Amino acid sequence: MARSGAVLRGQLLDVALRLFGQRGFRGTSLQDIAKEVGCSKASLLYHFASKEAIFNELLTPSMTAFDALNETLQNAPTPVVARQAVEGFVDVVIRYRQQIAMVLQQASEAAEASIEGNCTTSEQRAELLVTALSGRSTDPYVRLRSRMAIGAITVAAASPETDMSTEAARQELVDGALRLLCLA
Amino acid sequence: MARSGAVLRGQLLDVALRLFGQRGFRGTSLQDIAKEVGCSKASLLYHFASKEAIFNELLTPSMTAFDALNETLQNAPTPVVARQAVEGFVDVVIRYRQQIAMVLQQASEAAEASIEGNCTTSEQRAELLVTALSGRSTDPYVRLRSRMAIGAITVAAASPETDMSTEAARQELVDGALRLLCLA
DNA sequence: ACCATAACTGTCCGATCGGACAGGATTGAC
DNA sequence: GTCAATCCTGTCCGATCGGACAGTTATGGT
Repeated sequence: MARSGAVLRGQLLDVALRLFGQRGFRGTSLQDIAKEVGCSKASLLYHFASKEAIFNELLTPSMTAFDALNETLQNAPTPVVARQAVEGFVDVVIRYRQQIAMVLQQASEAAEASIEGNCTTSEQRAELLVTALSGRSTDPYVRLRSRMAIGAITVAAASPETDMSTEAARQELVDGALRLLCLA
Repeated sequence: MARSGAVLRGQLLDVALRLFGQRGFRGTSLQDIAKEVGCSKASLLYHFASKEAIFNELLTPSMTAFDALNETLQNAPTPVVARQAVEGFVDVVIRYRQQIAMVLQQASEAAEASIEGNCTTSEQRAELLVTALSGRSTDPYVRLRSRMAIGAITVAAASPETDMSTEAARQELVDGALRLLCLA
C-alpha cells in the first residue's frame, strides 16, 4: 500500500500525537500507531528513525514557539512583561493544545526533550516563563502565583472541549490568569 | 534479609510513590523499586499482588480524601460551596502532593484507577469538583475558570519546594484560586 | 528441638517492545 | 521494457517486563 511519503508521515504524526496525549509516550507502542494508520511497524520505522524521533518531531514546533516567546519576553519592558507573558503563553498553549496534553502525560520524558542543537530543558523553559510572569520578581509568593497561572492555563487548555469559541476561551484564560496574578 | 513485613511494605510504598512521581507508572519497573529498597523483585511481589496493587494502594488515601471532600461539598449551601471547594481542595492537594505529582505523571492510568468497590473515576471526581468550584453553575465560562483553578492548585502544589512555609503557601493557593474564580 | 508461618530468593515463563534486516513491491523517468 | 529510488513488509533479534513458582531461610510460639 504505497502512498506518498509525506502523506504517510503526516498521518503517523497525527495519530502519534493523539495517542501519546491519551496514553502517554510509554503507554503507546509503535505497533499501536502503525496499526491505526494502517501500515506496518517496520514501515513506520522506515519513515522515522525511532520512537524518540517521532516524539521530538511532535514537540519541536511547540518548543520552538515557546522559546521564541521566552526570547520576546526577555526583551520586554518590565512593567508590561507579565501581561505579555500571559497573553503570549495562552496563545502558544491554545495553538499547541494537543502537544500540551502530550507533555502533561509524560513530564519526565518531556523534561529531557531538547531540540536538536538547543539544550534548553522543559524545566529551564518553565523557569524563564515563571520569571516573566512574575514581572521579574524573585518574591516567592509572586513566583508561586506564576506557577499557578501556568498550571491554570495548561490544564484548562488541555481539557475536553467546551461550548465556547476559541476566542472566548482565550479571553477567559487570559483574564483568569491576570486576576490570579493580581494584574487585572 | 528479613525485616518485618510492615516495615518493608512501607519502604516499598515510599520508594514507589517517589519513582512513579518522577518517571511515571510505566516508566518505573518493579525491579527499579526493589533494587532501591534493597530486596528482590520476587520479594516485592510477595508483599503486593501486582504493580497495579501498589499503585492503587498509593492512590487510595488521596482518592478517599477527595471523595470525602466531594461528599461534603454536595451538602454545602450553594452560596458558599465554591469557597469551601477551594479551601477543601487546596488542603487535599497539599496533604497528598506526592500523589498529585504521581497522578500528573500518568493521567491515563489514574483515570482508570478506582477504589475497590467504588467505581468513581478520576474524570467523574474532577467533574464533581468543577461543579462545586463553579458554585453549581453550568455556565461554560464559569466552568472553564474552575478547571483553571484545579490546574493552578495541582500544578503549583506539585512543583519543587519554595522558600515558604506550608501555611503561607496554602494561603496563597487559596487566595489565588479565589481571585481566579472572581470570589476574592 | 520441632513446627507453622512469614519472608525471601533465583529462576523461569510468556508477552511485549523497539529496532535491524533482507527482500519484495511500487513509482516515475528514460 | 529497464532502472534507480522510494516505499513497504514479514521476520527475527535482544532486551525488558510483570508475574509464577519451587525451594530456602528466618521468626516466633510451644
